[in-house]
Amino acid sequence: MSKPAWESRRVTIKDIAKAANVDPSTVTRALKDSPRVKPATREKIAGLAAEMGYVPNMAARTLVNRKSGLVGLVIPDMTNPFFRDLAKGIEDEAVKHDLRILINDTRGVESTEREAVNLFLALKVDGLIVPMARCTQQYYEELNAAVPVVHVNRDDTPHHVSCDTVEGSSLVMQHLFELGHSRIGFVRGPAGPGREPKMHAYRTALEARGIDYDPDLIFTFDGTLESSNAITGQLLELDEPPTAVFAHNDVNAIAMIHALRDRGVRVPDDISIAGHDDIQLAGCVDPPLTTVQWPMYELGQQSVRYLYSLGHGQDPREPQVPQPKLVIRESTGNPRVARQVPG
Amino acid sequence: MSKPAWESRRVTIKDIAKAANVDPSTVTRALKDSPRVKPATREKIAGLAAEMGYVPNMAARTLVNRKSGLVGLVIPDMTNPFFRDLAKGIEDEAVKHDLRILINDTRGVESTEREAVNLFLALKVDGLIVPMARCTQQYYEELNAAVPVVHVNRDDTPHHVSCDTVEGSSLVMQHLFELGHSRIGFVRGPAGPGREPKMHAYRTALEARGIDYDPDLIFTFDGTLESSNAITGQLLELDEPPTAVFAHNDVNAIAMIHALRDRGVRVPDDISIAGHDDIQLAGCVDPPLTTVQWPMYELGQQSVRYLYSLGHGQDPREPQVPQPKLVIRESTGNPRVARQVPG
DNA sequence: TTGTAGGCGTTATCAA
DNA sequence: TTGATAACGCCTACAA
Repeated sequence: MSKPAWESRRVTIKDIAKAANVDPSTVTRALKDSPRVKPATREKIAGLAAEMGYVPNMAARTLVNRKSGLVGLVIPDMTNPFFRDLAKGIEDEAVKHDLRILINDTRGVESTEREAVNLFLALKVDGLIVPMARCTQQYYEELNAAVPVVHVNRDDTPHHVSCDTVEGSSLVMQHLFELGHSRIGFVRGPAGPGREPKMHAYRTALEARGIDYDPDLIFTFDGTLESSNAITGQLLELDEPPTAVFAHNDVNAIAMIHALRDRGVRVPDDISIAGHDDIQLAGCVDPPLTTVQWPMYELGQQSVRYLYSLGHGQDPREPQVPQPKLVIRESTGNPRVARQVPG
Repeated sequence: MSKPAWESRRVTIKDIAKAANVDPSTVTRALKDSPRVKPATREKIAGLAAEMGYVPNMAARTLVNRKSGLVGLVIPDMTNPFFRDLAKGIEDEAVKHDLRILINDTRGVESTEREAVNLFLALKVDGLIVPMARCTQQYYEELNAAVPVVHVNRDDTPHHVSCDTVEGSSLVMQHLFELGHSRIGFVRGPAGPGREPKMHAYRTALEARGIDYDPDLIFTFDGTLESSNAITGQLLELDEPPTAVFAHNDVNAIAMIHALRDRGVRVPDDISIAGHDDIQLAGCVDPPLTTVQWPMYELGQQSVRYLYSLGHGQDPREPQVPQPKLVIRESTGNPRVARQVPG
């Protein structure tokens, strides 16, 4: 077997220079549309470059420019539908600033997140966008000295864009209260280092109604189906199960509804379930999910703008994003028995 | 506002060399655990590097090595749950070969796919993994001269790993036949340049049973909710609607089931729906989905191995992956009225 | 309008 | 065991 074709040297500006009978520096100028080059020369070189299949070597460029025009996107779970709009917002805004996006999926593991950050650092990215990070606030504060970092959906770090993190959850709680629920379960996400705004909203809402916080009603979701199943089991074994549950996200909510049905418990007749995120499938399941719609696309756009400002020494304006919205569908309803007192 | 901290020069190998009173080349050797360096020196340098927060400059490395240790993953839609296991398989295998994965989401747009490829080319990746590409066979054949490219789930390109692409779909068709269906709808994906193995299996299965191919029963799904809705509408307006539908994938199937229910049509009582991929939620919806389970994780692993072989001039062994499996749940059943003849 | 020269950070090769 | 040197591909002064 002969040497594979791809071991052959790729064409560089020198090759083009030779072919065009000019100096490499002229090729550089021509390729970046510098005015300091004769139109005829520019066209000749452009033609040659296309013809010869020239692809610039980013490594060389990055080396001399000390930056790559790249932005690293560090996400914990790329298949969370939640991130689709985020990524779209980011990319749409990135093209406007001549920035390219590179994604690294950390699968929610802290050490992997660090590795991803280091890879991007080594790649000399112009900035990092980090939604829902695993690493500590301190880590990111220090990192911020090396490269601009903007967080999404986390508000304890130096630079972040987030919408009213508490508002969405408060809406859910209020909705459940209005339906007549008072014993409300809450499913947290994997214990992260952030401030857990949902949890905060949950407790605040409880307090405002004068309802005692009951740790038995708090569950933890790790992103897997099994986890949703387990939570459902625990929940039903309680002496006094909740009449409504505020799930961590829609995937969790959908899985719980299924697990409940498996055990003969109906939603929302026997128990109400509210989700979070409003993923594409949220309206398609049975019953359609009551959930919180989050402005991910706008958050994505804003994060790039924010990053751009940071990178250019401008004082970034406080980002403006829409408020989250409650989407009431059919997975929530009045409690079966109001204020049932045990005993 | 003073200059942001991140404009300050990062620490290089030279800085370490100076601090350790050695030559830069010694630092290089020490950092890569070369045996040709005194243990004491090695430790001293390692300590210094950690202390000073040294991050290697990949641009420089790539420049001299002419390769980056990076593999580009070009995916059409990162939020298709389908890709979760693929990516996991790829990453798990990549670490074994000291390869890092970078992802670029093309959102199913051909021009974006080309840009992604070019970015990776400029980045001097060691190889490309491209599941379900939009670009033509010819494009990839030419590209293959520049860099090793392995395709997943596409079998018309020079290098690919895929399992029995026809088998999974044949199983679905057989299952539907056995239930008594003969008028079976089929939902294609966005018309790609590939061979459409599902479509092929569909037609072959029909022929084998002596059933005429009816173009009215073929629909096209573009990935959106609206598309699933529209298909459902078209389907029901047919003079003689199908008694079963083989959906493009699970997302499509779930959305169609919902759209059918909205119109008062029950699944599987009135119509059977089979999906493809067996995503996490497939078993959680109502009714749980009959679908095809695809060995994505293994395909991911194999694609990296294949790439590695290619990059090292080895003749890649024909990759072995498990056969797809039919998962029979509750969205399929006997047709309501068997062999109803119109008129 | 174009060419010359030097350097970006790292590594491989050769010499010491 | 370590140091010196040249080179990777490109870009930016500066000179012509």
